[in-house]
Amino acid sequence: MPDVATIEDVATRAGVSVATVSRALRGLPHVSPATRERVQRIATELDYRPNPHASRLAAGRSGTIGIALPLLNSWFYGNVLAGVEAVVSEDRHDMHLVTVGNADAMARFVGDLPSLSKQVDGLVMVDLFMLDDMWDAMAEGGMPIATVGLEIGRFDSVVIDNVGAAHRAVTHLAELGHRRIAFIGGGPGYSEFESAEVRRQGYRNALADAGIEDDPDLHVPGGFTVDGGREAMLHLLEGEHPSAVFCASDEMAMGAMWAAADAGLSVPEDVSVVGFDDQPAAAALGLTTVHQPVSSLAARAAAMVLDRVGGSETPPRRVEVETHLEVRRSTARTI
Amino acid sequence: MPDVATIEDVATRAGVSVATVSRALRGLPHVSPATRERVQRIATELDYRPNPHASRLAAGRSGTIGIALPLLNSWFYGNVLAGVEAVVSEDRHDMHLVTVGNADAMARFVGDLPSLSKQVDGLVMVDLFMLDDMWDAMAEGGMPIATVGLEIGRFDSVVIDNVGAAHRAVTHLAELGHRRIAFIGGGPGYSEFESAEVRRQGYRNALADAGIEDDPDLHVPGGFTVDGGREAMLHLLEGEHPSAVFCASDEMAMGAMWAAADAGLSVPEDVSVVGFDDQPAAAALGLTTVHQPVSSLAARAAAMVLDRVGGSETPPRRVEVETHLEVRRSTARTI
DNA sequence: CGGTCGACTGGAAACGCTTACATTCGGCTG
DNA sequence: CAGCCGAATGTAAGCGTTTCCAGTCGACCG
Repeated sequence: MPDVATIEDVATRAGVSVATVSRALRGLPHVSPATRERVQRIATELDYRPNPHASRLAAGRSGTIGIALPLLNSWFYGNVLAGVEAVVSEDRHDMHLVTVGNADAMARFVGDLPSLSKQVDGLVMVDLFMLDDMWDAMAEGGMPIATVGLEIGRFDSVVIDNVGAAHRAVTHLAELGHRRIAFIGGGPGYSEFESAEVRRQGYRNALADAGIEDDPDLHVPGGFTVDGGREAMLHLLEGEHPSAVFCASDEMAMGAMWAAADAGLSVPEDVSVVGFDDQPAAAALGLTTVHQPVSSLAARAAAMVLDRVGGSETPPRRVEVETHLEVRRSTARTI
Repeated sequence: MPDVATIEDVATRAGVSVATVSRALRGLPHVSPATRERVQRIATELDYRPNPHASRLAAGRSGTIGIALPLLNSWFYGNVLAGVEAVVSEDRHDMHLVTVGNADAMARFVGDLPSLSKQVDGLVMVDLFMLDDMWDAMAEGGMPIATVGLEIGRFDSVVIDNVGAAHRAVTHLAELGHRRIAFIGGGPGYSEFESAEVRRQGYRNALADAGIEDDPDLHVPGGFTVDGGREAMLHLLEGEHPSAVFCASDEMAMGAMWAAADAGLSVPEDVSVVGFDDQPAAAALGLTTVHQPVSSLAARAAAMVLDRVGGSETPPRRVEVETHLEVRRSTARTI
């Protein structure tokens, strides 16, 4: 473990003070070109790297952006991560990852907030459902925050029109003549993300607009996983099965298709299926689904955080990005 | 932004020195039970949180584990992340995420290594293909490192038998009577991860063992994405199409199935498809594939890093975890 | 009962940087 | 040419911990 060069070493070697080195290396004014060039050269020679902890302690900023989300092993959050990563690393910031997957973790997260706020300059939060007083706690720190998925008035947020998108999807089914349309959504448990609820609202609205009665038996939790979707569909198939299913995620839709196949039903002849997200696998499967540009959505949020970290002081912004229904082979006119 | 309490505040209020507070709060010896209890109470009252940068600067450790991987938006890496996260957060460490997705990023990564080594106590590296001198650079820092996917002798590594697994998969196809078996693998470009190569080796071995001639025209790059797999398959279907395809990932297999369907071929009647990974979607699709326990694999690696961070000094360990072929509906006897 | 030993505790020096403030110095103004 | 100004540079005070070292003090040994 070779002892690494400190700013002092560079200063000595360059025959200047540490203050000058600091200014020279960070591109601050009040350094003559000649000095700056010399300091830079020597820093390179010595392979000097500023100690990040020392900088952060002294300067009070961390140069890192935090990202908090419920899970990592899903297509959606993977893409969120990718989107955030792209802009954050572009801006030469580091990423601090924290997952908040259950109520315990959530409590810890909120409890650790004061500590977190020292470690990151800004935070992007994805789909984290919190109680109001938790949001108060978040706001209190004064740290730049952007939310994606959830719309929290006092923070920057980038969202999609979940209600509208779901409405569109279900209306598509209704227009194909379907009257018995099921909904596979969130829950049970902590996985009951808010997004499932708003999508369900869109589903309800669409049913109402189409003059279809909302049958509570056709609402089934799917936990946003393939397996959950499969279970949900199996459950739906126990009784008189629906002619169409709207799922709050592609994963669940895939599970539903799986269950249908197992039950000897073919898609879309016997049952139409609609998903949500439009991950690449959906295209491969021919799944009709709501397309949302996940990565760019997350990237927007990250950009907003960085913007504020950079000093911008605008009032909270709300960005809504467009979605559209991608119609494929999994939906067809009912017979 | 309310000024937060420092260790000094706690010390003053408790009528002891900062040294004692530090010892008391961290559970070190040489603090009387009474004092410790009082300090803890006061710290809680003041909602005191140690400034992480100050601790790290003074103590020289960071309490965070780094994870470096090529991408974020794939099932595989998402699950790697989840696996690492689970054990890292269990051990109350933070996570520092860095993605190294192309040659530029790789160069920067290696260049920033000295800096990184101050920010993390240990590192888990996934599938990062590096030149030898880069590995030398990594080793030089003396930081605990575990690799997953790649086997680097001087580091802890957790791997699967890629060659064997691929052999098994292709042998399965051969046993079903297939003679014209294609391979969809990595590349072109940086996505040519090492894992594609070793799997190709297993493919070659299996062909040889089955007495099948290896036809270079049947090797096609698929870039480890659904779209890439689709392109690859479309390419394969241009000529006399193969009766079976072995893909180095499930994503590519899904792309291949998609292309087959588009071309009016049915799976497995006209063409058998085998994937690699066994993500949930594979089960939904009935895709025959090599199962590997991704999360636990990654978790093992993280545990090894933490082990070393904790002071363990064993020689480099190598863990090989089992895989198996999950036979489903996408493969059938050739006609 | 003097001395020794250990458990507690405090003092203060790092840790490596940023930055407010002071200083120097050459060139300009009047 | 005295005086002033601003650019370049240096000085040093933090930033909030950890940790080495040295005291203090009561208990216990011989």
